Amino acid sequence: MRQSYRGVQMADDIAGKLKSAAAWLFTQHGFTATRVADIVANAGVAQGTFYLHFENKPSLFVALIDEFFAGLIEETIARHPAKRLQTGEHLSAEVEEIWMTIIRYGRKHDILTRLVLREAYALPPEQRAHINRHFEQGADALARYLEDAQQLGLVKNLPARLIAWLLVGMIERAMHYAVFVAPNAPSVSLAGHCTEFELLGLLEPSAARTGGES
Amino acid sequence: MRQSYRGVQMADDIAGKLKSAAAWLFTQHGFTATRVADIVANAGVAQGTFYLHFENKPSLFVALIDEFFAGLIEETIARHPAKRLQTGEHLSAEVEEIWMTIIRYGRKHDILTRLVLREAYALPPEQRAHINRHFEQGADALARYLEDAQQLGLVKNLPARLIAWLLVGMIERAMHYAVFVAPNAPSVSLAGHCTEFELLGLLEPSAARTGGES
Amino acid sequence: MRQSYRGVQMADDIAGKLKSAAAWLFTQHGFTATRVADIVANAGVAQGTFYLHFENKPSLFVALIDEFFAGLIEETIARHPAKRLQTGEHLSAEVEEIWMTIIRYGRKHDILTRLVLREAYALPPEQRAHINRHFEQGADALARYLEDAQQLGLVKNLPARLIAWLLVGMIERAMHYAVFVAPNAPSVSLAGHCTEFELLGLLEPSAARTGGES
Amino acid sequence: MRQSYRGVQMADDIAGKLKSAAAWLFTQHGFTATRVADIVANAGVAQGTFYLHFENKPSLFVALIDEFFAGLIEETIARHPAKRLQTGEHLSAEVEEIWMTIIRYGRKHDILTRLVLREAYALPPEQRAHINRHFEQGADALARYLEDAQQLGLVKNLPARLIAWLLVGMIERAMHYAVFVAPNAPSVSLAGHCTEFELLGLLEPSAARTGGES
DNA sequence: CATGAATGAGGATTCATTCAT
DNA sequence: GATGAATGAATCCTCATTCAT
Repeated sequence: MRQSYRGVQMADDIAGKLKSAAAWLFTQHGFTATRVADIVANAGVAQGTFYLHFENKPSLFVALIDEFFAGLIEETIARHPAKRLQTGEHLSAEVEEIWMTIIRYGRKHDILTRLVLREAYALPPEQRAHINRHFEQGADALARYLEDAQQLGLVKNLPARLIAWLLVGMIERAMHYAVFVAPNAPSVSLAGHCTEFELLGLLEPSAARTGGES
Repeated sequence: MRQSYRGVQMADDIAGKLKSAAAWLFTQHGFTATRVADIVANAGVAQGTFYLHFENKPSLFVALIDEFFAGLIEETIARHPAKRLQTGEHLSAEVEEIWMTIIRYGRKHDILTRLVLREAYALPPEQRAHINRHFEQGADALARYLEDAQQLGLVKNLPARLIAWLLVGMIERAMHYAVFVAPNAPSVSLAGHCTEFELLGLLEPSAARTGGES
Repeated sequence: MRQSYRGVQMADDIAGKLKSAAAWLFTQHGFTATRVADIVANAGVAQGTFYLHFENKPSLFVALIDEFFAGLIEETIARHPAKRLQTGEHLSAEVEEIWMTIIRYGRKHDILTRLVLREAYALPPEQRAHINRHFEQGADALARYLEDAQQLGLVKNLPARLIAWLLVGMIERAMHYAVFVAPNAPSVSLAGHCTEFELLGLLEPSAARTGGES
Repeated sequence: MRQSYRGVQMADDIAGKLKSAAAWLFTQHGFTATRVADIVANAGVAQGTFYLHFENKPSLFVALIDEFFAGLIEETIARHPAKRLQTGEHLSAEVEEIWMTIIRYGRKHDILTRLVLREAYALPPEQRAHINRHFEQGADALARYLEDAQQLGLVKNLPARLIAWLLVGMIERAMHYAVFVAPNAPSVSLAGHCTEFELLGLLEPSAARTGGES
């Protein structure tokens, strides 16, 4: 059944209702404890209807995660291609912008963020592997970005894949922090601190002078 | 039947056999897909025996995780108390030693590492919360360490709790990298790179000169 | 849309398409495993259309079976009424003709034969009873035929209903044999053997001489 | 839990209780309509207990059928091996004894008989094939028996496999008749009539004289 | 302490059928 | 008549846990 609104087709969007309901319930009770019966009840449709829109429960979860990653990638890496960074200033500005986007994205999609960070490993192996692939692709993209910047002489010659994974961990926990630990901390300040840590590290320059070179 | 060895009670150690079997099966098939029946079969005891040693399946998992964290904390933070660091060199050396310990610990206990990193969120909410507390305590300890170092003027005045969480993420993914992605990379080199990244960041000093100050 | 052909209404014959599709699917996968969705997909119509032509899934099956029996009765018993058989020769010829017809009918309608012989008991009780009535009516007709022949002194005075049921069994398995076991055996020879067995039994006349009289 | 009775181990025989309950329910309501919940309720055990004794519902059915055929084979063909029949009299006597056994067996195990004759095709394909194999083996055994008797010159040279299948059909319907149609008819008379029909056929000898030779 | 047969609650999924368009 | 999206009842099987021996 479809409804019209100003000439725009406003489908009932049952799939959308199911996804919203499921996202909420998954974050509240976990993937395993959330029954399909709960999801359809929250979405206001019948049990069978679920299976017209999703193959099964894990599929719905995967659909949610895929959307999350697609959006995140699009708003960060995809929007900041390995473009010609000229100076460290450029890099700094860009990195900070990316951090800002990440933090805002996590806060905007806090429910999905929670799912990605905390529920993904409750999935059956097959879907779990699918999710892992997102992380691996993220790490790959970061590694390529680093390598480009290294060629430009902007960042140090640390092993790109290792650093990429460390950055993945930082991003995960930065989102975690921004969403759960300090949901009221200003995004701009979080982004600034993440950027400073990422680019300059922890060591106090004065201390570094005496102890920094390995 | 009990066996003695140098005065130490070497029980048949059914609990130990159960834990080994469970750890292995959990990493192979996941927490959910591993049945108690599988665990006892692998341990060579009867179903009922399981419940003489563990309250239930999640409890066994939690016991494994607790051991992992206890060992990790003991070998890292506990062994490097907020002692009087005098110089940046001291700090660098200590940080690198800690990274080294972490990487070696993960590789030594690769099965448990896998469990902590990949299975913990398959637990029911109650046990999940227990696991989360380990991470929070880890973040707390790191934050205290940072604050101490900040007071000594050795590290920058970034917000300690945020940075602590970023470090947690880095540690998680560094272990992930050391165990799964590059299991053959020398620990010493991994630790060195992690240290350099943590303390000095990514920015090439020459580039930093022009663009580093935020 | 209807098409005409020589004054005969050639409807799109959706019912026919549904029956063909169903017969095929039932023989391939069994009654239970065949879903209405499969039938309509094969027939190229929508789900709902099914219920404009048949009350439900079992009804369609029953319709197929009814056609099978109607045709079989018409071509055998109905065409060979309890007519005045005069001699054993007449009887023999008629019996052989009936066997021939049965075998050819089974082979011509092999799919339906398969259904009747192998799927009928997968139906719900109500429709099952309906099918059983066909067998009972067949046995009744055979019994009447035998009684007529007995009155004419052409066949032995064995209890007609018992023999009728034995003949039903023979017919079922003769069709089974002709369709599944030896689909290439010439019908005429099968019919001849069935006739000889039915009328004269297995015993070798020479052996019968010594052992035949009960 | 086991109980002792005069030194004999009287197991609770849960499998036996389940089989009895299931056989009864299958004949009453059909295989499909009988739920595992009904079976265990009738057997007085818990749902899960069912699966300690049978892999699933079809398996239980197959176990019942297998027992039926094992018993029937043992009491008929197996007990009357292709022994050296010397005369038609011997053959007649043996055939009659076998018919008697069959009829009594069907009546003794009337519930199982009903299952074999009427429910077997409600099974899923895999188990159905298993049941079919019993019939094929029965036909094979009959064919071998016939061939032996043919070599001894006791029975006519009709194609053994065809006749074997006709006999299978007769046996099925004879049991059907003896159990459902005329449960009170004396076994001995039924067996006599079946024997006479099988060995000598229907044709009245006087009529046969004029019309019997094909 | 150890056993392992018995328990029974729990839930995902299927599919015949309906009905608004 | 035809459509096909929506319905929701129906049920098998799993597996963590118990407890009599």
